[in-house]
Order: sequence, then structure tokens, then C-alpha cells
Amino acid sequence: MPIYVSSSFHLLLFSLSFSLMASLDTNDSHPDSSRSTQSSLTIQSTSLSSGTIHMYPFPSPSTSSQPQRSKRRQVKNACTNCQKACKKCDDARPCLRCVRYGVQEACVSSQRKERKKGVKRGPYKKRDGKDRAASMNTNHPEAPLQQGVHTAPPIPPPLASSPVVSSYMSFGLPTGYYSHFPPPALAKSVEAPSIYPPYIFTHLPPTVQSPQIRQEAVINPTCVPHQCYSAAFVAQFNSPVYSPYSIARPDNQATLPNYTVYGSHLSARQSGTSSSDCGGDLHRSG
DNA sequence: ATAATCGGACGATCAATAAC
DNA sequence: TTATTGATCGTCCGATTATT
Ligand SMILES: [Zn+2]
Ligand SMILES: [Zn+2]
Repeated sequence: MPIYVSSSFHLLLFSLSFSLMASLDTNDSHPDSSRSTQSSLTIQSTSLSSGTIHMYPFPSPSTSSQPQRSKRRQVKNACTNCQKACKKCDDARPCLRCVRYGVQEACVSSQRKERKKGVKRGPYKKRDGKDRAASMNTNHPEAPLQQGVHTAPPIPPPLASSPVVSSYMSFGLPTGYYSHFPPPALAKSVEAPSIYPPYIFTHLPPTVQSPQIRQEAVINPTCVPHQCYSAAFVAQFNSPVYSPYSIARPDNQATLPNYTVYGSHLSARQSGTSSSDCGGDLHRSG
């Protein structure tokens, strides 16, 4: 039963941000300032008008020139539903989004196709010390902007002395674990917020792993304790002391009135349509 | 106001290549 | 053989559009 705790600094940030995020809808987004066209590039700030929260748990007081942000974390394989909808998935199966839409049964991981081999690449750039430093350093004027992200000192691994965990990366839970959600009262958006309290993980309750009971839990939100996401959850979340054991995932959110059921309205693209598949850098060129 | 769509930025992966 | 590069493939942010 892993319990990851962290600094109160971040808890504070989170409690603050969730109230602001309440208005977010399908923009279950999180700070990604470099690609946002209308959100600011500020660090640890909040854009109230757009609803975009900029939270960068790694404060960079000294380097004021470069906005520092942690990397966006991706799951290895999104489920097919999330994949089609271009929405954030998670490592658990069923994923939270499918649970929310009541399509747990259809939540299966997508398949990655094998990378093609035998593609020639041409010469790499030289690898002596200097070139290397240059290529890895943003100081290089020619370096792509993208590389600038890595300018900051490498983020220490979790077991490093610092308890600080990136909120941006916090969603990376081991399979079978769910992070806690903001209290439903705050999380009125349909899609799950991308920023989760990163510090309290709870093991997937066995009941959730059973399809039958899972379904019941969705159908009947007023279910057995540990199968539902009830006032108990809210209470715990609001409590200064978090108990990792009695919290189940918010399954009952799938039955919230505003949520439409997969098959009628689910925001996943029809597989047969000619619409684009929402993917990739097809446009990108050398 | 809320939900769905989807363009494209960003992240992760891993074969090709370079260095040892 | 190991280390590094960098193209490919994938995720999903977030603006736009559609629906209620
Ligand atoms: Zn999913
Ligand atoms: Zn799913």
C-alpha cells in the first residue's frame, strides 16, 4: 500500500488550483505553456480568464529567463476510447474516463504497431564532448526551442532526497492505482482534471477490478462502502489527514446527470467515419 | 453552458549510428 | 559492446465547433 506524501507546499497549490479548475470542461488540461497560444508563459501563476492553471512545482527563482515546466506525462498505452477521443487516459483498466462514461467494459488498451526497421538515417552529428554539450544545451542558438525544456538540471528520481513531486507528472501511477480526485463538488467538469493530487494514491479496490461489481457500482452509486465515491471521499479529501485505505475511485461520477453514455454521445470518434484520427505529426517535416 | 471534435505540440520509444 | 542520436509513433492539450 504505497502512500506517497509530499510537501504541504504542493497540497496548498492543489487546493487552490482545484477551485479554479472547477470551470474547466473538456479542456481537462494542465499547464503546457509552451504550446498554448493564449495562455501566459508565467510560472506558478493562474490564468483566471482562460481557466488555465500554470503550476510548476519546481520553482526556478534563479533562472527567471526561461520558464521552467515539468514534462507532460503520457501513459504508455491509452485505451482505445481515449485514443479515439484524443483524451487523457490512465494506466488503470478500466481507465477513469471510461468509467465516467460507463463503458468500463470497452476499455481496452490500444495496440502499438511495430516500428519499422531498416530505415537509413544518414550520418549523425559528431559526438565529441563539445558537440554533445552544445546539442544538449539551450545556449546553442540553433538548438530547437523544444530542447530548451531540458535546460534545467535533470529532475531527480522519486527516491531522491527531495519529496517534491511534479504535479505535471503526477498522474503516472502504477497500473492498478488511482490518484484521488478533487471533491466532486469542485470537479464539475466532465473530463477529469489533468492535475491530480499527486501524493495520495490508493490501491485499486478489488471490487473495482471485478467487472460485475464494477458495473453495479456504476449503476448504483449508493453502493457499498469502498465501491463508491461518496461523502466519505469528499470528507477525506477535505480532511487534513488523508487515509489511503478507504478511498475508492469515483465511479459514481459516471452516473452524473450530465454524463452521456458511450454509444450515444461519447466523445470518441466513430471508427468508420472519414474524420481524421487525431494523430501524430503527420504534418511535421524535416 | 456544456459537450464533441480534431489539429498539432509534445513525449516516449527504440533502431541506426558513433564511439570505444 | 555501449552510448547517443533522432525519426517514428503515440498521447492528449486546448482551441474550435456543435449541441443542448
Ligand atoms: Zn482511457
Ligand atoms: Zn478506457
